[in-house]
Amino acid sequence: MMASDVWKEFESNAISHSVAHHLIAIHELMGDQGYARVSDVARALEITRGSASLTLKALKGRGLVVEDHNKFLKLSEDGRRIVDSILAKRAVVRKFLNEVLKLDEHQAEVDACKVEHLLSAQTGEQLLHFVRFLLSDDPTARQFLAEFWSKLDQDEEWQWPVRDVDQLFNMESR
Amino acid sequence: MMASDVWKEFESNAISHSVAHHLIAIHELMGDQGYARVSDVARALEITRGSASLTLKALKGRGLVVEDHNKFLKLSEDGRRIVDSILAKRAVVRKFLNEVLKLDEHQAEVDACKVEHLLSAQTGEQLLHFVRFLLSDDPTARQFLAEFWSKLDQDEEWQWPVRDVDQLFNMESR
DNA sequence: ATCAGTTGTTTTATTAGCAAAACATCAGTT
DNA sequence: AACTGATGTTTTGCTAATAAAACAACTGAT
Repeated sequence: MMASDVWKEFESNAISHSVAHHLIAIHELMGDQGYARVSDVARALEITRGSASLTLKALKGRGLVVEDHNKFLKLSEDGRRIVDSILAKRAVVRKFLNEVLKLDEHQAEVDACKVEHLLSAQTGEQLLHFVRFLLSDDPTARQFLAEFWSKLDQDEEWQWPVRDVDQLFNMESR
Repeated sequence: MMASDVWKEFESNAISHSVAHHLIAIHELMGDQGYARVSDVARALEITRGSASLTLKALKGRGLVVEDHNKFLKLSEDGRRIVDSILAKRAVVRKFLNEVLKLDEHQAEVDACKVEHLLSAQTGEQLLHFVRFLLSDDPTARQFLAEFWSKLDQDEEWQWPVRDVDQLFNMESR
């Protein structure tokens, strides 16, 4: 339980928040206007062209972005796969936060955005199965959600933030 | 849905991953050995004393860490509150990933560690209510989990990573 | 053809977070 | 007293990600 091993795995994350959004910007620009140049990415992310130019140069070097004969950008296969996996996680997390936990859309969007590129593929996949079943027509799922939501309306107070983590679930001290 | 508004809120995060773990290290060291000095924090995080010294100086400046007359560190009230909220979120997320989604402990620990300091207080609180009810004795919850897990064993394949995000849940294109 | 606007790049600087190395201080041997 | 080791700080340098500003190249209008 000593955190020393775990917490450093954070940096080993190949895809930073910034890189994730550069890639996503290219993807969305391709969908919206059919092409994506450095300036378009910079505008979409609200950063300067210079910054975008440097980051995107690095991404070309990593083989995630490829450049047209006329400076037009495109995602490589690898880049596309990364974007797909990130957007899928974002969609799942957003849906869970908004439609299950009943957080407002903006909060769900913000939290999903912060988290999307950090979740492992396995977590994303399992969460997808879970949310899919939870929001399906299955009567057990429906009943469960109904009971949960009614309980939510009842409680609506209690402890948070929490003082003693180990008592959150009446856990043993392990 | 244009991400421009949302994604920049990331940086507005007062508590970085690094800062979070410096604070948590102090908290755990206090519990484990009764005191926490710069060197103890550095050892716990496996960084140099110099790096820890600089970061902790900044945290003193922000009023999250206070210093003994003999260089002994302690969390301020604010620092303690931050640690409490982060550890609570970590515990909830870890439990959800491990005991509900059935991810192995290490994966659950790593993902929780990456995410703990990024989730809003509301998300943490709602998730706590959800997981608590989900893992309670309530017969509906038990039945729901049983059905979900049996379905998990059945499926165990299907699409991931996903090509078309909008079809993850048969969503409308909105 | 010139002038204005857009585009892409480069250079310089900043910030957060780290390492490495030099340094000073202090405690405990011997 | 001198040596050893642990501690805390400072300085220098590194990388990622940004801004700001200067610059070159192209585009389009008149």
